[in-house]
Amino acid sequence: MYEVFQNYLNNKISLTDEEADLIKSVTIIKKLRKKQYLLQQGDVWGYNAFITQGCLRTYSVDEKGMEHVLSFAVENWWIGDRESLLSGEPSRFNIDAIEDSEVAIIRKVDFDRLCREIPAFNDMVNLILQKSFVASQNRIHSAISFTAEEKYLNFIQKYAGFALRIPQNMIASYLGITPETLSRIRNQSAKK
Amino acid sequence: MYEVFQNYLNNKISLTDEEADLIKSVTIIKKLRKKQYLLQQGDVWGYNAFITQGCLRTYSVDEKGMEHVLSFAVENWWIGDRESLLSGEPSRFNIDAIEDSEVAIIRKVDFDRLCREIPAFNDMVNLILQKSFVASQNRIHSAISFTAEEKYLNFIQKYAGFALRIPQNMIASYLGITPETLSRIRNQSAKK
DNA sequence: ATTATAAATTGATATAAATCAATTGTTAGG
DNA sequence: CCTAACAATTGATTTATATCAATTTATAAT
Repeated sequence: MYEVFQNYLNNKISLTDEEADLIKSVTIIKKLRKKQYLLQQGDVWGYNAFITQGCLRTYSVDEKGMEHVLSFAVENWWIGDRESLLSGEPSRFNIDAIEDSEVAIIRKVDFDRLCREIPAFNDMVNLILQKSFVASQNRIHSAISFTAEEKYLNFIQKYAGFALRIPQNMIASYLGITPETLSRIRNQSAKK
Repeated sequence: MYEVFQNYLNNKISLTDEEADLIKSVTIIKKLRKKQYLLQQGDVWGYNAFITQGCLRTYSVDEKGMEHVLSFAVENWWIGDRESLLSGEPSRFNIDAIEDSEVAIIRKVDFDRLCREIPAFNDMVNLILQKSFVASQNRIHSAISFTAEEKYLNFIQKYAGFALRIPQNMIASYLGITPETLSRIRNQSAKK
């Protein structure tokens, strides 16, 4: 499924054949079965990963064993732990597959090289980072401003494309509410 | 107070005299009195702003007139609305001064030029963006995982350097709790 | 200094959401 | 296909936090 990544790149930027080849040469395709880890708490994350198929989540597990979902990502999204990537420290997060999935991963050194040698690639990456930042600002805004119901409706609207692929308990965790509360909200909202 | 910005730059990167001059030539120093807006909801944000002195906040105002604080920033921090900057759309946020302050602002076109012409500057900006993203991820984690008290303690610890400069009602807003709740938490915590 | 204005505190009460517990529904593996 | 494990629902209850209201304290303006 490298084509998915290729299409994504072609859509965003124009590359010479050599550049496209260079990217391909450092990209590793990895299949993940449902529930399989891409990253485990305590390991260092040294890649950039692009999802070519499936659906993944990033989450932490606290002392009480509770999971807190930080993000979901599907085909054509990037995923990883930027904190660990940046610091070289062990990650506080887990990333695993919600469905059977496939990712295109690029090692940090290779990725840095791509950024250095292919200006358009660098620009693309930078733009993604900026958009990610904006998205996380919006998520913070939702978390501090909205009621549970508003958070849910906001989520459904924003992730309309794949909200149905995600189990409710994970959505609840993402929103910072309990599965029971989410279930009740869904019932109520349906009645309106 | 351009020196504050200059020192910051010298600390982060090394610049030739020409580069330093170029940066200085496009930097506009602006003083802000307490409560003065740097950006108002509905206006387009077209700058990058570095704080040389004082303390500012970014916040939204909802239909009910409630304020929701998205971020605080003090000397040696950057501030702005990246969403508006990126999209060119009117901002949903306000930025104003919590204290009499001073900012060094650079217009978008000039800033882009600095990034293009001074590689070290570009790298620095990129690193800041990455760290900002990591910080916002951590904030999300706190918002969805912690109780009101934990959020507050976490805030105090993270912003130890300037937490005392910020009025409590704004801290409460930042944490997504009411000022009354924050006041009670502080009383209780103090007793322990 | 003195007043006006806003911020913080405190108490009483209401409410949203969490927790606990039981039941039903769904999915995946043998 | 059948059962085990898990996910979602529903109800009863508790708890954390919000809301409303009054008072005290702090800050700013004249």
